[in-house]
Amino acid sequence: MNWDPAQFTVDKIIIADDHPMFRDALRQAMSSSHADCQIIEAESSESLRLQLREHHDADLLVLDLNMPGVEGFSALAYVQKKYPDLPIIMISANDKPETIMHAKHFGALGFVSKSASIQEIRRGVNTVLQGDTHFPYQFNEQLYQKLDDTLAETTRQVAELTPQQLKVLGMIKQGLLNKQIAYDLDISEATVKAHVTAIMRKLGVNNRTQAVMKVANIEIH
Amino acid sequence: MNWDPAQFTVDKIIIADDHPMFRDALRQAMSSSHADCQIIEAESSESLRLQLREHHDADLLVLDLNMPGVEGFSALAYVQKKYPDLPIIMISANDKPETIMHAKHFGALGFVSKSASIQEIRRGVNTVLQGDTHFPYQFNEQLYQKLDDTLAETTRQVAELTPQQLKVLGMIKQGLLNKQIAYDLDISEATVKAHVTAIMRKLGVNNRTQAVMKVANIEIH
DNA sequence: GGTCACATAAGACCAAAGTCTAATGGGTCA
DNA sequence: TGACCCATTAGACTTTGGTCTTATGTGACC
Repeated sequence: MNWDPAQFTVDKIIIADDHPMFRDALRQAMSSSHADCQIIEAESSESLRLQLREHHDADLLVLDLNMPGVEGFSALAYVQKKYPDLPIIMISANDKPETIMHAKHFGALGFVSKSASIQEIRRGVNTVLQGDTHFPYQFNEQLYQKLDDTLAETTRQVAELTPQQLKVLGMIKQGLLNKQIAYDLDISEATVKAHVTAIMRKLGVNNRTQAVMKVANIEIH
Repeated sequence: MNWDPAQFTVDKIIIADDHPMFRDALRQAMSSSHADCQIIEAESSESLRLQLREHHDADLLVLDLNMPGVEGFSALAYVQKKYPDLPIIMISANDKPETIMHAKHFGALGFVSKSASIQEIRRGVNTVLQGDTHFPYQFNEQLYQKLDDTLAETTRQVAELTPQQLKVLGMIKQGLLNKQIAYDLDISEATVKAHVTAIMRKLGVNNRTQAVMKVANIEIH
């Protein structure tokens, strides 16, 4: 590494991670290259919110993905919206390409896996501190963009269903027959069939089995 | 804590975790209470296998769940079978009750979440080193036993399918018609129907939609 | 040589799924 | 008052799904 830490000053870094051991390790790693840097710790999204209010002048936020109290990327989205100028680097044990892509799209300037070595993590942090972005080079965005697009499309399609159609779709997922659905909703089987046809048309599928697989992992509200 | 580390000697501990930072932190935590203890590190299931061959006399294995190269609990099952006398404590970022229960059932003597404080982790490790078991007290085994049972039952049922039936089930999941399946497998539709009937009988469902939902999140090999 | 599991298949039959057309009524919005 | 969306339904029709019975061939295992 031909990079010199003295080239720029770092006054304050916030580390948000619910694993005390990881926070400790990261603090040590950071203070060895930035001796006079103040390190703020947050162990939950709530404490992160409080710390940010006090330390909105920080140079960097190191954010863990799986913090309790936040569903997925909502913490990232929240911080990004409220403090647009605060650089964020995400650190996560989950380094699937989808995750990295999401981090990128939600405005993180960098991403490092927790599986990375201390040197790699430090390099990623320093790169972002210098104003650059830092993502694992192995991952092919185009490739996973498509996967993500299909999920997004499905979500859009489901959103186009009418309330009654959603109900019916939910019951199809339970393996109910049209007849049973009709009885439970107190409507005729003909109506159920009409709904099913409409559902399949909107989802772009040809039968209920395909419909079920398409929304298998989507919550029907 | 009214517990005295000098009460027993600890010569050798193996730490298996793919996060270098966590390994460092844990090593530090351990060496502070067991100064003369040798700490062996493994960063993958492969290196764990090698280290175990050399250090099968270790006093404890601290095992991370999400190591690359092992699907879920296979590493735990492997070690447990090959070295039945080696105490194992699991450490994981995923501390869902199901996970804890699995660890317990696969023979781990303890479980601590990575979200726990260093003191808690150290206490868990020491408890297991003393020959006791250590699991989070909050978790209600009976409650999650049931959830787990249904998943385990499904897995058992899928395991009873013949190779050809597995193929057919996989194609059903793709929403193919019996006719299409017959064409693709170059068999008659009657045969496909026979397979489908057998599949549904073994899975304990009444139609293909229910079958699909039942195995929606199971990989069909 | 006999048993067993598996894959294959035909034919008959009934139930369920899905399409199309046409029609009614309620609600909202301009 | 229309235009429009949504929910509802009937009737006729075709296709698909699923059961049951019966039957053949093959390879493994003892």
